[in-house]
Amino acid sequence: MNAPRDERAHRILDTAGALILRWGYDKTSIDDIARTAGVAKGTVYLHWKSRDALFVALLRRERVELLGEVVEQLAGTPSPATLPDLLKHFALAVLRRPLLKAVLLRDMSVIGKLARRERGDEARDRLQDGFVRYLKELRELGLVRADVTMGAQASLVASLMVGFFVAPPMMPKALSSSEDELADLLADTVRRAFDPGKRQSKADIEAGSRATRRYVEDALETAHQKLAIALSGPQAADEEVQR
Amino acid sequence: MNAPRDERAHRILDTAGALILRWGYDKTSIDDIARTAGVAKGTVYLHWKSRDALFVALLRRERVELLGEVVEQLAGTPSPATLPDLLKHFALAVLRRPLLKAVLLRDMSVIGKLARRERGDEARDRLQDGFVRYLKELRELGLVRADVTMGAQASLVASLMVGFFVAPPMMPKALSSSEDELADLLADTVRRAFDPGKRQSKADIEAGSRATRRYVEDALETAHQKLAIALSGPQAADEEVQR
DNA sequence: CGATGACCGAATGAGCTCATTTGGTCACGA
DNA sequence: TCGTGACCAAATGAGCTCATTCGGTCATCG
Repeated sequence: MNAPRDERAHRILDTAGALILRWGYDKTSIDDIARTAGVAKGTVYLHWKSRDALFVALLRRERVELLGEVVEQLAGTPSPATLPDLLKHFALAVLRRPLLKAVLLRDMSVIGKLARRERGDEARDRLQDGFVRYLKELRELGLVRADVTMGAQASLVASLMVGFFVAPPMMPKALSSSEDELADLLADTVRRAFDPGKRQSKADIEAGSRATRRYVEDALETAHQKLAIALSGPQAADEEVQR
Repeated sequence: MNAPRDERAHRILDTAGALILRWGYDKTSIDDIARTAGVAKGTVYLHWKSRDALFVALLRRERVELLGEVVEQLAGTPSPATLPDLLKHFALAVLRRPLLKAVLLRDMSVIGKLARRERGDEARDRLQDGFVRYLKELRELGLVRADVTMGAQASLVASLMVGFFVAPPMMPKALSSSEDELADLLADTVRRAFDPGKRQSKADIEAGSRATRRYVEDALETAHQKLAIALSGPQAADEEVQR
């Protein structure tokens, strides 16, 4: 809508992200953010009705960027998009976004007391719901083995993703490997773990590729809408009802 | 050596484990433990020279029990022992030992301030060293693919194990699957991820089985020695030097 | 001589004070 | 009309007190 206003909103989010990463959420005050962004404190409240709302907007923007990057990576290659590709690019994209990573891992030193809020990440729930639907499609297409329950498969994927972020810092230096190599191995592992054993038709592979892209693009679309609401002004919560 | 003395030591460790699990390490005093175990506080100091030493002994006992269980499981079947079998039984065994699990996951609500001690788990380092040697054997036997670096493979295993414990509590209830099913899938995943592609001779498989058993048995043996030291009396630290 | 519990200094933590900071508002001015 | 920063009530946290609890010791007892 309003270009300079949006530019300002993003500038505020930029500095908020930088400050929170450096000092942690608890130690970053609205005034710090406002002054560093070159605006007065009151101005921040022309965009968001509370500190938490600002943080929500910041996370939503990161999510849009993350999903956008994944969509881009999946589109960048002519070969069909697969689940392992998706997970690999997702993992690497998260790694490049420390704030999202901190939220994902509930890193108290960054997100402070927000780490233990009862109400878990609503966005993650949506992503997980979509993933289960997507996984179902792949199973029905014969691209993923169906002789294991979906719950176990979803848990396995979650384990691998969580482990991917948690385990490396715990490894001795002599054993640490590059992120890219580990991401490739992660993808290969999922490919093998979910391999149905049967041959797959080109048509089914293409359908799977479309499902993969649709899953991420839908998630991106939702993330976009959520972000737009969070950037629409201090009354954002009102629009939130219609989802 | 001394039967009634050892029996008492174990009784003290039993109650210590129960109390720490219920109230957390920080809130469990030596006096609590002593009274609940039916001895006087001074008696505890006839066994260990400090509170921490008692805790170390407790953990070492748990480790012996854990490894013993894994050895037993691997011995219980006539088929050759494989890496996936090992990981599966290890994972399930840890799950059955809340204290070890809490240490592994650095659960502050259980192990309290010990969670952030700089000096990481010495036992885990030993286990990891042994694992790398074991993994090397498997690769040389052609039982595990060698077209990926060992570091990446070790990280993958670590990721899977960590994820196995961390991820399930984060899953929505509708998706949660049984521990056994997930452990089986974990084992199958590692089997596929490490499959070298080439046929393996019966002799090599047998050699791998021996390597698997030897790895766990060696770890158990070391754990036993460490436990014996921790149970030998308040001067335990002196004997610790020779390692 | 092994076991005890009274005893000690140190650590803990609950409760309080009070100056500072913070989230959020709003009258004012550009 | 939009942006500002002075302003306010509430929250925070540093500093302190002080009773309690704790880890660890040791003279004493059975």
